Amino acid sequence: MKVSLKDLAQICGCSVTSVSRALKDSDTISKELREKVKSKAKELGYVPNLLAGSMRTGYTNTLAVILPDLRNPYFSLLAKYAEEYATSKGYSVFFMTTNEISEHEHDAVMKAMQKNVDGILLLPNQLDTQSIDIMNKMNFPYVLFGRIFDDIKADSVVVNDEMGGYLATKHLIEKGHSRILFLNSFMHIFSSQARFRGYKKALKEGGIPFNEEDVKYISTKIGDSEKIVEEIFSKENDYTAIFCYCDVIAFEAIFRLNKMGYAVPQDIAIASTDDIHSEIVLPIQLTSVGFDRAEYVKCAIDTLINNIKHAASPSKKEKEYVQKMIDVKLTIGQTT
Amino acid sequence: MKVSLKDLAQICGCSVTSVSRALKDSDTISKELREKVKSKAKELGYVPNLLAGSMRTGYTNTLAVILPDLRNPYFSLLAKYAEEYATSKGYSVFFMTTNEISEHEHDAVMKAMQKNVDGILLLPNQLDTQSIDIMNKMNFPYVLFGRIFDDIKADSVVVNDEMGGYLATKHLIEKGHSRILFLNSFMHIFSSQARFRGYKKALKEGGIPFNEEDVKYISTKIGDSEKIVEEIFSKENDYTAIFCYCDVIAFEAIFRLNKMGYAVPQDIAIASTDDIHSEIVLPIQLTSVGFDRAEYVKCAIDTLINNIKHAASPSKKEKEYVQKMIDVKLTIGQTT
DNA sequence: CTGTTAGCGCTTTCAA
DNA sequence: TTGAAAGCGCTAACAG
Repeated sequence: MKVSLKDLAQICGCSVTSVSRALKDSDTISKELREKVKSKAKELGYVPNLLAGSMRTGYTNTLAVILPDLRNPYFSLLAKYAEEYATSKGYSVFFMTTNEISEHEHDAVMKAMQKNVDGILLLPNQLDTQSIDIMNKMNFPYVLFGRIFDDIKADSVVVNDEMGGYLATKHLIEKGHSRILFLNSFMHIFSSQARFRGYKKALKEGGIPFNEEDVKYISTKIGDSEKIVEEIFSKENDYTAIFCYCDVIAFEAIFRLNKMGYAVPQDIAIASTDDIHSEIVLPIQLTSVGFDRAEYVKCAIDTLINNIKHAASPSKKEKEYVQKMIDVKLTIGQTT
Repeated sequence: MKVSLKDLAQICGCSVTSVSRALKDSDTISKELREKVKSKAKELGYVPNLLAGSMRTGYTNTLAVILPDLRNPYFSLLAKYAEEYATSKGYSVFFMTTNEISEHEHDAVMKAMQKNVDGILLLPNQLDTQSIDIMNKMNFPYVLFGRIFDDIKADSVVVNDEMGGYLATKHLIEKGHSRILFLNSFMHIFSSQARFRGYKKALKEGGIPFNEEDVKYISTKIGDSEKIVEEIFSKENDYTAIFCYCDVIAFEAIFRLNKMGYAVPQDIAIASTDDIHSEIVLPIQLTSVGFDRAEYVKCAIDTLINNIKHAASPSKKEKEYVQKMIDVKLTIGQTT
């Protein structure tokens, strides 16, 4: 049932090499042989074994994209663009998820390397640098995206999260809010730190004092946002606005606030980050900071592909690290 | 930099075979050698080349999951569960998307086969059966999920979409609606046909006459739902409810209706299918028909894995086709 | 224009 | 308990 080059060679009465070349339309093979081989190949349903080829060439034309999860539309949209762009560049992609668990990240990186992917696009947990250390030690092509470390030099593509935090908070302040709750994510994550800086900067510019108690650190897992909103707003408080780390946190916050009898934005205004609505129209459009996701992913993958090519090249002694940051922009929706 | 079994053999002063066996903890290798090999492997950062192994064994422990797209949360949630369950079963997964384009589906299937995946989980476009014909011809292990054909025998796992259409429509009728617009997807798709049947059945039971003009056929691409809602509700009409093919269509419908000044559910009630809210809490909870997604995907992958195992086994002459259907249940939200 | 040879890194007989 | 040899399917280097 399975046809190999060898079979074709036998049938066409030529060598395996000639068959290989004929199928690649090499000029060094006569038109006739080329036609004959190709027609036989089609007739017999020949399916090239790309893995066998990659054993020789050293390239699998496969990438691994490692993300926290595929539940959050923010990440699945990244996955969408990664799949589409990588495919257009001739790569297949393994998606692997970490659920923000160190061990999973490590396993994913190892598995990717064991399966000989040409490169890894990693959105790291930032709980440790174990998996990154491994890739460095192995001199394995990779690009960090979305999150970077202060003390690790690597090719990276991130979003201007500080600007995001700043723009969202500033917008709330301009709308007249001075008591702004910040539902942030955990501070070991790059984006949380950056948005935190942006939030503080906007407060400062607006002449609003910063209170550590106005910032809460929660996960983006289902239910966490609802829970903290329930907790805070069932007690006495004077918040009139919330800046949410990301849309899924904002979604839950709004859902819970509504359930509790608060109107958004009349009672509580909400601004956040991700602008998922620009790609998945939802019943309510959030005021949210977005960016060009297609461009972001394209940039990351281009960097990775470059990296893969350069890994083979000679002059990789003193490499210059690529460190890109994507611009953001605020879209005003119905929640402020 | 890269360490192979050969390198380890040289270092440990034994054969490649012994190294291979030692790393697999084979009983046929002395405890000492095993320990020595394993410690050297760790020390030198040995990364097994799984592809090389699979050339011999014939198995890559890799699956391909082919979906329409990763934008629609419905599909990305399937991707999430597929990735998680496949990983737990020791498989890596290639995700490929078709955007409901025949050629893309064909390319995806071919690429998957060329990369020697052990099996393919396919959510087919249903525009043609080209890619399925190829897999059949090649006797390649696959499972159809989400959508099946009347005239094609294959292992499959689908959702009880007819029941979904029935439950949603029936609920609207029980809420007192008799003029129900149905924003369906295209009728070449299994789910559209099935939900259509369910819709009609519920109407009939409710003693409501069926009008062909009450059913619109649209894509789930961004903007299509908004457009048709705009068209219909800017003209004279007597609809008091909409049954949407899926949540993303419903989301857009609600967004557009609100923009046009209609209140949901006061002016127009909305019911749909997918129940995305059960996994991604959104600002508004739709009345929607859902099902156990984790179980659904698990079932599909288990069937596929079984298929892979049986493809190798002898008695595959007269195979019984596995055809499963997952139960659905209506969740009442805030839109009816 | 075509073929021979070698080998990618592993596993799997078969032998010792 | 260990090893030698063969080979998975392909491509690349070299030869003619």
